[in-house]
Amino acid sequence: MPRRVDHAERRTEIAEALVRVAGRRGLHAVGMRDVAAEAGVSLRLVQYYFETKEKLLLFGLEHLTGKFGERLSARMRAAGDAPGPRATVEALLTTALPTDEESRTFHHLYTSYAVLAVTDRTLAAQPFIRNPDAAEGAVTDILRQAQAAGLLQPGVDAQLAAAGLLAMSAGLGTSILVGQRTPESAAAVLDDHLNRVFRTVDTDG
Amino acid sequence: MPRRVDHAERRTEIAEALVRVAGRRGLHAVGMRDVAAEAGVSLRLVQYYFETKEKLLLFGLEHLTGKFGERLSARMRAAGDAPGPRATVEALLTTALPTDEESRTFHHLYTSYAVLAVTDRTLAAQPFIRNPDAAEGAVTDILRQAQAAGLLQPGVDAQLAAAGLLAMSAGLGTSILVGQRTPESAAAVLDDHLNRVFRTVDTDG
DNA sequence: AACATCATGATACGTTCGTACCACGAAACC
DNA sequence: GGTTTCGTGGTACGAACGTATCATGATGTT
Repeated sequence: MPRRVDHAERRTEIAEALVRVAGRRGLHAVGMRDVAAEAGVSLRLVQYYFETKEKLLLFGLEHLTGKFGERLSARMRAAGDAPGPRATVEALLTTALPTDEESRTFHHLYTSYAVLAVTDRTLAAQPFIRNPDAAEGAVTDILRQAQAAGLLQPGVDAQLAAAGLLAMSAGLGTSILVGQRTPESAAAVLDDHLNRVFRTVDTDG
Repeated sequence: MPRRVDHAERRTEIAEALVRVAGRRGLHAVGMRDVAAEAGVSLRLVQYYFETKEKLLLFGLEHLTGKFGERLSARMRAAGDAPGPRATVEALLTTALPTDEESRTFHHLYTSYAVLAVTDRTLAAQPFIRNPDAAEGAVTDILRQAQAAGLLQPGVDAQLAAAGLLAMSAGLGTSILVGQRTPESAAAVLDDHLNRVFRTVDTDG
């Protein structure tokens, strides 16, 4: 045989090529040949590592969400040192906004997959549809802890507030994506809303 | 010639067929032949009334947003009789949620078009991308009036609050669409948020 | 050294899609 | 009443796409 090649690594490379080209031209416009060209391999190789296009797309989605999850937890870790729960939540939510090219691509493709999931039961069964629930649980926990520490405005329901925050963040992300809104104004909207959930910090002591 | 036929009406019929079939199978999966079959006409006719597929899609988008705008203003008018600004805003936002089949289709296709608009400059230039700004202006106005009447919580910025409300509503809509959330829980989240914007009505006097 | 197997290339096949072409009947207009 | 124009049908064409097939070199294994 030829030198044994790392299949997992190769599949990752191809999946990243898929994400790149789909980010540029749209998921609907990407074919096997485009992915092959972007990855610098032959069409046959894409077929070899992913037998069918559906499997390629599925793996591409896994890769996309995996990469984004890493990015998100990295930012959370970085922001989780000093500051309070508000900074943590804010870091989480602004990371989810399409500010740079990477997060733009993520939002774009994630939304594309979501749309496909409406009519494709295989995609609908994919965990990426369940993952936001995990994020919602995480935010709810943070809010609950903050509430126990007396950091929230009175009368806030942690779970409802968490769901609202994530939904707003997602909606703002789409607005940015289609050019309706700048990342700065979206951040301002988010910040304003956080002021209505968190007790305003008195910086003057 | 044969009997002169109402072009506008015919185009509307075909556009509605497009919306129906795209709502069922997804916008990405719909072809000219599918639209023709759904409308009960020949492929040639679809070509005749819309020379190209792009024009058909564009007109379909116009029709979609037009119909939804009518539905929305109808609900606003119905809800605009007795109650205060909160009821008006709530009616506007819950109308935007994909609760019944019609609004589900609207959300589904609207999001599909939005995704396409990311990579298609013709679609990106379409007014449907600007319309939300109009909605935002309307909500902002209502909130400003409510604020002048002392109906809002203190410290609320009308414009930021309006943007946040619409973004949240859109995000919740997507959640419902992909089955992450029930319409009821989405409405609860929205209601909770409105309680943080509007002064709570004292029903007991 | 022989052989089985893995990795890769080139290319062909069948389908589908958007569009174009050709044809023809029917009504409006001069 | 002839002719032009509108509406409609059928069908063909070229491209692209996903997939399958055939071929072959390289490398482990025995």
